[in-house]
Amino acid sequence: MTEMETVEAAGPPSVCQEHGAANQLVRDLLDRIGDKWSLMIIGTLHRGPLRFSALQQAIGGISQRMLTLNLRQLQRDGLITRTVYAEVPSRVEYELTDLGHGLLVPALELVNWAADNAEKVRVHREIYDAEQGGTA
Amino acid sequence: MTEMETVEAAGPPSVCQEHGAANQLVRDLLDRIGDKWSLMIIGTLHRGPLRFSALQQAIGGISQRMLTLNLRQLQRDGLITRTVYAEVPSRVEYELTDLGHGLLVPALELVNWAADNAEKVRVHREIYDAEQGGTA
DNA sequence: CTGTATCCAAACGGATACTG
DNA sequence: CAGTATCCGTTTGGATACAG
Repeated sequence: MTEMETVEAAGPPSVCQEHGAANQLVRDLLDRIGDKWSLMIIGTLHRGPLRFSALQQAIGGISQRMLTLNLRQLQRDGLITRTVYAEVPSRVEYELTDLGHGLLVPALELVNWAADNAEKVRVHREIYDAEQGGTA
Repeated sequence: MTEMETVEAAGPPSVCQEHGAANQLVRDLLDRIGDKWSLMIIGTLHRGPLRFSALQQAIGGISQRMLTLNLRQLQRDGLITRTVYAEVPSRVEYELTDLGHGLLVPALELVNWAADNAEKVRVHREIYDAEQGGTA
């Protein structure tokens, strides 16, 4: 809307070239993938709904604060739902939405790539580090 | 090689569950995808080699410092190569390796997903934000 | 041109204590 | 149990100045 930004149209925008407003949202989603917990939360929720404490245990190492913050963010983006059961001990369950499941598809491919190529990367790092210290 | 890590084999690790040492590297790669510039650098390099300044212009908004740091990291991981030409005005070209191109495949799918669903996410956010302020 | 080094502000994230 | 609020250390990243 606003004003089109006078794009240069300098060719095919492979990943993200013109840094417009729409692109910001994409960047935003990507950030969520890369942050410390979001993807792991989504992955853990893949098998089915879980309550707060179960989620925290399943993930392991995440603080209440971070779990809450991430959950809210994910919920806001429509990736998960939050259901409160009016019981004596408070009980809340989180579940992946269709959108959330959809995200998991390409995300998983990336994870698989990372897993498949982890060894190669490690080797490259060793070579690089060796060159920095021993060679000139 | 090393020692196999005595994997628990506790079922299907959807995304990343057992937080072992191998997993750390995967997390590492994912972090790089999620950080502010790496993916954009790789994407920009997709069409072919570019020199430092060209890269900086093409990306737009990245500082010298960040470009250098990210480039080094990418190089260390074997995702890009750095070639120095012994000319009067220093000239360095960066190019994607096969590994780098390989990463771009799943990464692009994620970007596409993000682009395709950006609108949905935006709507969800609006709904969520409205509920927080107006409803109870 | 291509970096490197320093300074500094903001964001991220953990620990803890407290509330409904 | 689920969540919020606060404090605080670590990391990230921009601006700038300087060097090869």
